Amino acid sequence: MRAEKTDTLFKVLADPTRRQILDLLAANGPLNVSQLAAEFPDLVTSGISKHLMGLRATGLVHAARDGRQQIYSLNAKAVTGTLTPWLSKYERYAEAALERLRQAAEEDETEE
Amino acid sequence: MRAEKTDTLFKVLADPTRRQILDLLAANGPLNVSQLAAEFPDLVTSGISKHLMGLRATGLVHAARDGRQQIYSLNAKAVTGTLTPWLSKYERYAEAALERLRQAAEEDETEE
DNA sequence: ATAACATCTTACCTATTGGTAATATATTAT
DNA sequence: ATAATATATTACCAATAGGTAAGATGTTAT
Repeated sequence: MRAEKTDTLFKVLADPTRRQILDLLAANGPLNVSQLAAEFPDLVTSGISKHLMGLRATGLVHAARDGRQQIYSLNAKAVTGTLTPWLSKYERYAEAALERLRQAAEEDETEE
Repeated sequence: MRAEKTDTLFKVLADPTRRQILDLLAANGPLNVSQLAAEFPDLVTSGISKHLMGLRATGLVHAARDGRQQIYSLNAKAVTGTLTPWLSKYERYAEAALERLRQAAEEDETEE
């Protein structure tokens, strides 16, 4: 089912390092592993590599070899394609809650 | 920093049971613990309770006592307030990527 | 007062996860 | 051919998380 995708997406997004990697790619465009690793001074490079493998496996990033470097780029659609519809349920609910408040205020205005 | 909220939100959303609880509240409105637990046949009630405590601690749900029952309701704003801005970065990126494709197609059309 | 019910808390176990260190592989430079 | 560089893989470890079972707490019914 579609829930499968949501599951793996949320799981991969649960880790702050992985989210920061995505944020870096979103902000700067494609980066190689060393450039990314430079942003995590208290993490060893192989650790970053492992996270990148996770991101690749779920299709959130794409890697292209350039000489001896791997250039990672963001696949934003893989994030939004699943998250946006999921979130819309809550957007709707929040909007409805706001509307209920408006109604209540109105009824309060006209008293009774 | 603001990252603190994002961190805890993504962490709590990482678990599928917790997400399903939120989904149930979004779809049905407020529910008590037994009603929620009924939706998870292969989970023991105290397990659900634990998840609910987690959701409460992060403000995603609110509990109100009614007799011997606790009525849980969704606080959708706690989800959208953090997730929507976070996601917008990726929406923008996806949109920009699409635009790049359009440009490329256009340049291809006029050849060169 | 006691029993039944609804929920929460605690102690405990197992599986998973994020991290490192060491090793392997691929590519470029000497 | 050999060394240096960039990244990936593997083996290992400690911390965390999700699950159950048992007991505690609060509320209504008898």
